[in-house]
Amino acid sequence: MNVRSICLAVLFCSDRTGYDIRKISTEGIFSFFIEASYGSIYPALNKLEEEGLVTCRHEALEGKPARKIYSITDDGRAAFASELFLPHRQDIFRSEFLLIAIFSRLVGPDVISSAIHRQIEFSKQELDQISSCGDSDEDTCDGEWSQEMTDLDRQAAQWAQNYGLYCVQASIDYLNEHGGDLIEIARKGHVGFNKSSELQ
Amino acid sequence: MNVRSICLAVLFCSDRTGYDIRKISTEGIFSFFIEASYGSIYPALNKLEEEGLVTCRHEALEGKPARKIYSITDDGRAAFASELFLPHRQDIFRSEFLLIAIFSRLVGPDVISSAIHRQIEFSKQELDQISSCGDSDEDTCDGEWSQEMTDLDRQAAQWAQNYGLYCVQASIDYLNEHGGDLIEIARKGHVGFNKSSELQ
DNA sequence: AGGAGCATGTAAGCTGTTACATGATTTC
DNA sequence: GAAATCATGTAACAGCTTACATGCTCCT
Repeated sequence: MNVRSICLAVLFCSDRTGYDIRKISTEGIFSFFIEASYGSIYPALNKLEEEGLVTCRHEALEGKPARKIYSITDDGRAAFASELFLPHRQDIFRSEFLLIAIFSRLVGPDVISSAIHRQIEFSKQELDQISSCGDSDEDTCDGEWSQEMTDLDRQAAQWAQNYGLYCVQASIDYLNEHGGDLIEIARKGHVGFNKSSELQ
Repeated sequence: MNVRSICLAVLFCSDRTGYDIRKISTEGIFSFFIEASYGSIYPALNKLEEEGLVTCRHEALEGKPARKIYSITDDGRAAFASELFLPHRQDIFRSEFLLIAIFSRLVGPDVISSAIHRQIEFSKQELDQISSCGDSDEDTCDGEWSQEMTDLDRQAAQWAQNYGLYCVQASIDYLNEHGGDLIEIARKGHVGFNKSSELQ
């Protein structure tokens, strides 16, 4: 998964500006694939245009800033599809929280406790984010995607959302049920390296 | 989380070679934080040595290849600890599988079906990997970590493992229970872009 | 004899981020 | 009038991967 693919994926669903793509890839369901910044999206779109996988039309509506709206071409669709047919790679999961958890004894019960709360907060935010993506037409694969099929596409997107929701909820459940145990471990073993003075 | 921190984290637990660190960060619990390759670990260790955060001793046992065993210094411990005290960042989750899921209609039921199986396979592998890390002394925070406390450290590591196990199991459950629905969506909506001929 | 695993390292290059630079419009 | 949001882009740099290069030991 790279910025290229995410651009094609978003454009597969409907025409977009670079700004849109960045927003969708950061806030929408597509944030499960990559989070791209402007610095990578704009150059990627230019390259994609050179290669004929997307086209671009300038739109200068009055009362709006000028924008460049990109559309995917047939070649682009084919290129994207052929990527999807390849066996997919394993999910990537990275957690700073778990690193702190492992070093519970070192950081002590207070730090662990606030880390757990922070982690639960993050998870709840994610829950909100996942449920809300798809609420507005802007965030989903609606738009120009062959009219009669949008309902099934929405169902697929919904399925993916539910998968995300289910996994995040599981993590919250574990944290709520067993967070206390970790704080207890930290309490029993805390032996110094007290950095409270350096906390800010 | 960068390679630097992961080196310090591993060395905090016990003395290691660059080779060890790479293995632990790829296969052990530490793979939840980053997966580093030799090309990043060796230069990182050199830099850390320059900065006095780790020291290195050469060991040339006969009947063994020469190895450079790194140890963390007090400065290194302090540097690592102060990182742990900082508010942690949100977990990162990236899934190619979910991208395919969203485009179910495009790839069709067969591809989705095998993607789901692949995903379940990956998750089971992860389950094995998580349960097995800590079996051998090599993979955990044992070693020189202040003897009388290793039990609590093990408990913290165990807690983190259980967290991982719980989340991965949730994902498998969802896949088993609802995978069929997605295949059904793909079946109903499949409309071409059939790349089976290109699948080889 | 060959393969797997142990062990270290470098160089080229890819990919992406951060920070900057700019400016219009909309909302409070 | 300030702040947020829309909108596009570049340049420097960070960070990591891949591929290469080397060589030893242990097991079968």
